[in-house]
Amino acid sequence: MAVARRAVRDPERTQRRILDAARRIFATRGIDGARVDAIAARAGTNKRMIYHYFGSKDGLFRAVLRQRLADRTPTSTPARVGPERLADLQDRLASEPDYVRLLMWEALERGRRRPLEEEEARRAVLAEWVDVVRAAQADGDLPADLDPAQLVLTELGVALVPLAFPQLARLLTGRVPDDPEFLAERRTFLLRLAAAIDRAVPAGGRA
Amino acid sequence: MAVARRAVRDPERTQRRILDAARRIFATRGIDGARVDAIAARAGTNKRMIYHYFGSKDGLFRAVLRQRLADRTPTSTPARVGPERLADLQDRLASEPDYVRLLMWEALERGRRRPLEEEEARRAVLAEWVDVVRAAQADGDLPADLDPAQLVLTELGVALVPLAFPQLARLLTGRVPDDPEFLAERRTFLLRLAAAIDRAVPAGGRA
DNA sequence: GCGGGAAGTAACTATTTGGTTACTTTCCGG
DNA sequence: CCGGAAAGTAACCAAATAGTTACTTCCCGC
Repeated sequence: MAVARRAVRDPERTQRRILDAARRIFATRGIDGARVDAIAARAGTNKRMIYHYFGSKDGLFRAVLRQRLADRTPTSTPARVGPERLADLQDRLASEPDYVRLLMWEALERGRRRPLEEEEARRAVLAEWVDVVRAAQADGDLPADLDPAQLVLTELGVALVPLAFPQLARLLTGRVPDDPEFLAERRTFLLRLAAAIDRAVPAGGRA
Repeated sequence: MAVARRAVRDPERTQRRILDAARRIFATRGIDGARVDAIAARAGTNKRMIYHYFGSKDGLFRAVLRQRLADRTPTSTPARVGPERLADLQDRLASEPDYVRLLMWEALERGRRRPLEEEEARRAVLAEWVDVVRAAQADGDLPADLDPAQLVLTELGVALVPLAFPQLARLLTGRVPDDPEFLAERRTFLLRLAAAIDRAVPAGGRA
């Protein structure tokens, strides 16, 4: 009986539920398409609480971006090199569909808005990734004539395209990126592509 | 004096102006963010005319997609192979910023909507591109172990990323893709990347 | 055990916004 | 040259929606 009847008056839980609901709805509908009432309903709370905790629809959107794009994002453990790096990156991205869509909404709806949410933290994560690539180039595991930052951007793009542009994936392959078979096929492709890039290292690699 | 006072009552011009205004506004704001009145104002006409010619906001959006994504798109003359193909594709995409954004809005706002606007025409364009790649593979100009459709999707993605995700480009390189210097730098990178991929062809090429 | 503030609710509003109605003006084929 | 249809306009409307006001309920430090 003393099992702490966790129900009424739990501000943290309420905030969490609002953020979860907002993430899903913003990811599917975007900031303009999302309805504050719908978010409140999905969170099982009242619209007023959203304004209580986040001030405005935009404030809520920023909070979602902060929570989703900064911490524990698919790109926050990217420090991978080796032939499976592209395939693994795709799988990580595919496992968090909200992430890609939020990234797109951020690009479209807050385009020139500067600074970004959690700009410094995100920059740091990417910079670390660039460092790993640079080190791999020094070791002869990646072509050294390719600018490392551009290479990171490119490999992100390679893993991202089908998820960001499912129409194109479907027009080209007849399958949609949700389809496990699509992902499996592309995984094979990405393994070979990574191998091809690595193979392009001019001189002999390490040892 | 007989120079045909082209002003009042010119339905074609009106439709064209509406479409132009709509393309720009939809590209920047998306379907939910766009205001029908704003489009009418920018077109120098009345909101009623939009409904007269296009039936609804959604109908107008579809018309824009049809006009923009089907004909004379940057991807409609892609049948290029060779070391400059990636750099040229990027330049073509960069010269039509509306195109990339409309592609993103299409992905986000009409996601599972099937069929796409002008689906068959677009599929045909891409299929032709895939054929060109397949032929290049047969000639030994491109690695033959890479699925051609996946390769086309990938190269599109490579050229698209910085334009679609300018935040990431900025976080990684400190520059924004509008910046001519960014494009120049990435052009160099893309030339080398294409060369690296080509170089990965296992056996000796043609001749 | 009480009082003040935070958590929560519900009903309201001011505005915005797709979409329409009702009307006038121009064009052009017969 | 005229009559009907298309082009164009302006004022209007109902629904939706972000944000508030005004209120009640609960928690917890003192």
